[in-house]
Amino acid sequence: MEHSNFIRTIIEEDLKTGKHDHIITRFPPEPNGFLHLGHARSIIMNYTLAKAFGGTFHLRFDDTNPIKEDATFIEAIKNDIEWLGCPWDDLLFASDYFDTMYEKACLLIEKGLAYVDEQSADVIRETRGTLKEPGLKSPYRDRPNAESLALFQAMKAGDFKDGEKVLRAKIDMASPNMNMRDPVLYRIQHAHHHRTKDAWCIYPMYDFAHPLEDAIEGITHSLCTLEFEDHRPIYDWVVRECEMESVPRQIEFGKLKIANEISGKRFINTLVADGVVDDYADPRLVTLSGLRKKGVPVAAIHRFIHSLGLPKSEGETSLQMLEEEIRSELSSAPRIHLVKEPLRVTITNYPSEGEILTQAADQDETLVRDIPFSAQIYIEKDDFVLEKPNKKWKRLALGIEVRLMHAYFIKAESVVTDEAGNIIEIKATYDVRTKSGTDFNERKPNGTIHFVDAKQGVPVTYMEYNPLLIENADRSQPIDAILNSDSMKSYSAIVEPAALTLPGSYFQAIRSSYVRRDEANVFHRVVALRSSFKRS
RNA sequence: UGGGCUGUCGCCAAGUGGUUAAGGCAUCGGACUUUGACUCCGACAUCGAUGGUUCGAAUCCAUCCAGCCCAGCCA
Repeated sequence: MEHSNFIRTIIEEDLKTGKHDHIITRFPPEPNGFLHLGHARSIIMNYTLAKAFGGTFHLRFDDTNPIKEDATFIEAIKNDIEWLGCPWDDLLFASDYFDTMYEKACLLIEKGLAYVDEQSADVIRETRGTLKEPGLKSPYRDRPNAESLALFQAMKAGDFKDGEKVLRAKIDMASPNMNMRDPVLYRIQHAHHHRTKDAWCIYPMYDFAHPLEDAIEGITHSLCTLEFEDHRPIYDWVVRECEMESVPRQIEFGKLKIANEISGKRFINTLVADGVVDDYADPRLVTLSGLRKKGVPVAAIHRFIHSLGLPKSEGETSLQMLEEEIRSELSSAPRIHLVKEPLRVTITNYPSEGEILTQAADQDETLVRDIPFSAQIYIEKDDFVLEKPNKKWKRLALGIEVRLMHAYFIKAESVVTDEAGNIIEIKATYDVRTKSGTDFNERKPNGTIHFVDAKQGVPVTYMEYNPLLIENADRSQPIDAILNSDSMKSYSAIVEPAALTLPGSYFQAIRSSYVRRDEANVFHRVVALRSSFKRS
């Protein structure tokens, strides 16, 4: 359900008052990393807000720092956004505006609002002042505009080395807002840019570039996260002083953080380096590529994001909310029998031929599947215990009768063990009168379990994913101490034949989980079924 | 007395002067059940604190407390 949100309200107001008649939003990733669930809020909100009002949505790469960025991220990011179902109307690059930005910088110099500073980075930092004390003015602050302009041109021409000079805005070294203390606008970086190649050796800083990018594109509402609130004054200053025709409005919202999940770049890099996860697309990560690999349906992500709205507060959202949306999204998936850790059951009084049981899907009567059945079947190891532990136990035990879903009642009579004493087979008997669909009601079985025919069942791999971190992990601890050793488990399993022929790739493995079948017929657990079963 | 922002149930989150303070997740009971699923019933907050304004406040004012962000030539 779509929450009303304050940004939507602002947009509606701007449309009503005629401030705008066409909304343009944008998602401005820096091509230096992978997208995760947190980004999904920004992407989806920017996209849906624009589309809700017939507006335009831009994907703009904020590629203003060549030494940190790489073209390889661009395709990955585009891929993730496409997968998310938020197609952009225009694909743009900040680097395409470098000429305009340079001209605007010159304009600021000519207006006496920017100057070339020759102090080192260290000195600039030291003279910026502290949170409580004002900064010191640079000795170069009041040099003639013409001199700054000539120097800036020389910077562009490549006459200086990295760090020798910067262009600074001339605002207020005593401002309580650190961002207004003559922020650096341009720095020298003799670096190869993935798009502009070697055309430039000076690159604009975020505070200068971003507002210009927005204004150039005619962005009406520029959404960003809360930590940029302090930057709004400089954002507005740049748009105003650069005399931009279009005046975008920056609006900040709270980041989406997922409790107990890892999305930090550094942390993930460490995990990759340590071999804990394969890469950014590991199904245990909340990166978009990881979620995609696990099989999380996009619609579930959209519902999750919309259910949270667009708050100004920053909390930690439980992943359980996403999981609930996944279950609800997948609730009508075809059901299949998947037996994890199979345990053989021989039905001693069942005829040797076997039979085919035909079963219509619960959700769709037209979807009929054949379920083979014979005297040799498999059930899950966890569905059998020697002695029924309590009266709530609704599975198989010696002397106990259960229903095999879609088949017959069976009663466990004895077990076969190996030399080590492990149970390797159950001997059971069945009652022909209890066949599924006969409305047999002389006695109640001790619950219902699922099975797969031994001969016609197909061995497959079943992958189970769990949180990467232990519960309430203390991030200050060494990684080894907070890692969940069971975060990824591979099980041998056996599925009914229909599980490989049914259309689609999402299924509900009865009594277990929603699964995604991949091209290699590996079954991935997308999310476990809910369970009110209490072990105690 | 540096600046900016936030504070409604364990976790999200509606609510903007008159409601029994929505809803979801989680939890706890119970019904139903050829999935311990689904579904359905039921339980579960006086709104960071304290004062004030008002017939009436989570919503207005004041003070206080707590948390987050800012001193990159990162974004």
